[in-house]
Amino acid sequence: MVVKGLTMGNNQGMDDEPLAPFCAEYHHAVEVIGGRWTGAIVRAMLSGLTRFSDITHAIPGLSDRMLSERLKALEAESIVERCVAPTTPVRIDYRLTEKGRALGAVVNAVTAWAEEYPRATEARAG
Amino acid sequence: MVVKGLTMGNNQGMDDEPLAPFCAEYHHAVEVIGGRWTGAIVRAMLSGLTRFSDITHAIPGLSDRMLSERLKALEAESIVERCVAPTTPVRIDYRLTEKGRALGAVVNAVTAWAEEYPRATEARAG
DNA sequence: GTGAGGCAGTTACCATTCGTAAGTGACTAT
DNA sequence: ATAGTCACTTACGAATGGTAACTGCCTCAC
Repeated sequence: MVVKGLTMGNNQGMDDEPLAPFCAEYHHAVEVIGGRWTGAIVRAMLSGLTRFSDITHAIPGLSDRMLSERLKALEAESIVERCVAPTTPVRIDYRLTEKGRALGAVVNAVTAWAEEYPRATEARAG
Repeated sequence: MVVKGLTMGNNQGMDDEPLAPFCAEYHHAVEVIGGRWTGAIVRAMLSGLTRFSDITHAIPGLSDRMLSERLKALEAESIVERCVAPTTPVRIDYRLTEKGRALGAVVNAVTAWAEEYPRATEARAG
């Protein structure tokens, strides 16, 4: 049995080397951004939404409770930041950090995949 | 034999049009591949693992019960297929379909992101 | 100045899902 | 016969998620 590749240096653009079966950083990342509703929330924010209620209204089925919880998790991961504007009434903006905006590439990859393979079918366009 | 799938990194950021805040296909996709353990399982399979126990052993913390459940969900989405070899004893291989292999692009995007922004830190080179 | 309604959440409660552990049946090695 | 592997399934308590109601604070209509 041969195990190698658990240490990954830099394969950003080189996918010739085989993928390691497990990678802790990847695993953490996929569990964070793959959490329930999280993908949809990040997409909504990437599209420009910053207000709590704009996000809830944009995502069918998403409740206040869930959004509040996910936003806290995303803040803990430095993916979003909460900005309070001292206006009246107080206005809160949730903004993506650079780290959060960098998820645009992931969202685009998922979107491309979702469009090419729409739903449990093997029939492909073309 | 032509294998295409892992090498499809050409379309990841060329759309200038703004992202829609919500997209049902994207949402479905992100909920499927972002399910608990699913990202890790797909990565392990992309790396070449096909056996049930190889996958459980490759992913720390993953239990038989979870793998069994996730594999069924992935089968239902036509991302993996279950192949039974009539040997003795019976040998079962889980293989990625073309749809599943196409997730390589997503896995690569997440891996790249995870490596660039390792963990709740804003400090970065550059 | 009373009532309706929006914003940004929190709290309460119950259902679903997850994690841990143990069991199953067919086969293999000692 | 006993122990071990493989590919699962079952049981059960714990954690998470969904639904809905409630909180303050503010604005708008009457």
